[in-house]
Amino acid sequence: MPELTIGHLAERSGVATSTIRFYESRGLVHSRRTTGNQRRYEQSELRRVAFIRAAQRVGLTLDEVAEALATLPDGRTPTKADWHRLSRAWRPRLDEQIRRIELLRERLDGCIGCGCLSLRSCALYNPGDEAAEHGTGAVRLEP
Amino acid sequence: MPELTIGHLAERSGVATSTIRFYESRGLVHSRRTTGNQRRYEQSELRRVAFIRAAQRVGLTLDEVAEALATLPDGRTPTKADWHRLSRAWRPRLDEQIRRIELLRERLDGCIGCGCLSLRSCALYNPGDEAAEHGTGAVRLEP
DNA sequence: CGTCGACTTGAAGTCCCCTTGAGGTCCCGC
DNA sequence: GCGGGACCTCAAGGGGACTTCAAGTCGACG
Repeated sequence: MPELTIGHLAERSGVATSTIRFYESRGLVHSRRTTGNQRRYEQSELRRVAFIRAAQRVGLTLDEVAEALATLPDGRTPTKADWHRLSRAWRPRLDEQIRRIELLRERLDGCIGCGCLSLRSCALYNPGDEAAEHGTGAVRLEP
Repeated sequence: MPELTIGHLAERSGVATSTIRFYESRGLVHSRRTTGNQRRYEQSELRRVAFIRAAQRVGLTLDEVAEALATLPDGRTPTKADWHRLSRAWRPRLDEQIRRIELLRERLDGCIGCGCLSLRSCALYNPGDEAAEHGTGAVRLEP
């Protein structure tokens, strides 16, 4: 079974057919057409869809995904080395995401201790709201 | 300095004034009006804004935030215990988020090893695309 | 008292990512 | 050959979270 209908691609990639058409309209996946004008997908498109969804979870927009996919060779099916190259770049992003959430969690823990959310300018430690004086984003969660 | 203008609230919370008006239109923050119809915010609104931003980072929608804020007592300024109660619930969500990203990272590592993104049904381990047979979301990143 | 930046409103616009609907065609099993 | 489910296109809708705009008004400082 060398080719997939849009329904099969949808089912096996876990995204809606409407989404696949949408992706295709944005050039993120490709298909050939049957004589009856129906889409047929190569197996390798499955990987593109998987890549797109994974990339979104890493925080890329579809434009960024398109940019990344544009660096794939055209004319041949991407090899594992190709996919490897693309997804390797995500590692630091994921690390960073985890770091940020952990930081938030930590701060939350610290702040739960005092019961407030004002962090740097916590009212318990900073009753006069001193941070206001030096105008630096007193309450901001991210510096 | 008991009250803040929208500009000050914006500056100190790190969000745009337009955002604050938007939040207010959704009932997420409150203000009184001067005789000249300008908004004036109590200091405690700063915490509400901080809460909103933090909640968003935890993955809540504004509707969920509103729901959470609705459980605050009306008639009095929320105490630390009130904020504590609200934000305590985030801890597991954050843990879960971290877990999910770590899982993605792991899978990515594993998959980088083989150069593909098809995970459970990686073509190298599953050349006949066996997963297709038992129709369970062969390529899905999240089961 | 004047100036000028900060403030007001409501509607509309934007960005991202899709989903839905209408109206029609294809194709596969019976 | 036919019925019905899967497919087609294109336009519009939706939701979440804001931002921008126009046409003013307010208010603190000099």
